[in-house]
Amino acid sequence: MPELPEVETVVRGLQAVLPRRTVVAVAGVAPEVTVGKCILAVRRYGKFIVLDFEDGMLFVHLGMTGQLMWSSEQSKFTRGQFFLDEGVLRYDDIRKFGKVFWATTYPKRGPDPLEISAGDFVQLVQSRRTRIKVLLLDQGFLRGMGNIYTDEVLFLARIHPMTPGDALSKPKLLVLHQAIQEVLAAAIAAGGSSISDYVNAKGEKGSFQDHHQAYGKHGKPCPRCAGTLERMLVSQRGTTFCPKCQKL
DNA sequence: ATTACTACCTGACAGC
DNA sequence: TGCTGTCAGGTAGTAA
Repeated sequence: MPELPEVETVVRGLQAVLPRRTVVAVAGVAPEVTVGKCILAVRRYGKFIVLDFEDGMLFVHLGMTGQLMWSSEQSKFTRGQFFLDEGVLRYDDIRKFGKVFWATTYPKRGPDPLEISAGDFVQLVQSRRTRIKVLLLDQGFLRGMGNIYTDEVLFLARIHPMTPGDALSKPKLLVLHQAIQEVLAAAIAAGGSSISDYVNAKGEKGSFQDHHQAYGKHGKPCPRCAGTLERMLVSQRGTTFCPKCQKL
C-alpha cells in the first residue's frame, strides 16, 4: 500500500508528536529493546519509517496494509502498541505483510528518488538492461517507488513500461527524472494516495488518488490522446498504460 | 545478473 | 445468502 509519498506523510505527522517521547512499555509485535528509551527523531528511509534512538533505530515497514498512528484506541487489526510517557503509537496491519524491527545499520537500498541527481539517474538506468518498470520498482535500485507512482510517472514521461533501461535516451530519462520529482512532490502535497487502507498518522486519508491519470484506470480513455488505457502484467504486477502514448 | 514464480495474509468485489 | 475465483499499495526466497 504505502509508497514514498504515503510514508513521507506518516513521518511528517509523527514528527509533530514523537520526538523527545520515552517508550514506557510495548505490546504485540513491537520489540522490547525500545523500552525505557527516548525517541530522538522520526525519518523516512525509502519506504521505511525510522525512529532514531541513542543506540539504534526502529524500522517500521508498512507492507501493503500497515498503518502507524498516534492513537490510544485499538482495532481488530492492531498488531502492536508503544506506550509512551505521553500518548500511544499504534501499529495496525490487516494483511501482516509489514515489519517492525530494531537495527543499528540500514537495510541495503538504492538512492532516494527525490535526492538522486538527474545525471546520476540517467547513468544508473542506462547501465541496466532490465525493463524500466521493474527497475523503478526495485528498492535496491531506487528506494521508494511502488506500483502506483511507477505507472503514473511512466505515463507522464510517455515511456512504455517494458522499455529496457539501456534503450532509453538521455532526453527521455531527463523527462522521466523530472516526472518523478513532480509526481512525488504533488502526491506528498496531497497527503498520499488512499486506494483502500492507507491513512496518515492521524488516521486521515490522502487525496492524490483523485489525481491519478493512469494507475487503475485501464479501460478508461487516455487523458492525453484518443486511445484507451490498457492493463498488462509486468513481473507479476498489474500495469496500466496508454499503448498510443507509451510506445515500445 | 536477471527473470519467473511462490509465499506470506486478509478483505473486497464480481459472477454464479 | 453463500461459494469461488481474482485482485490488491510489498518484499523475500528459491530455482532456472
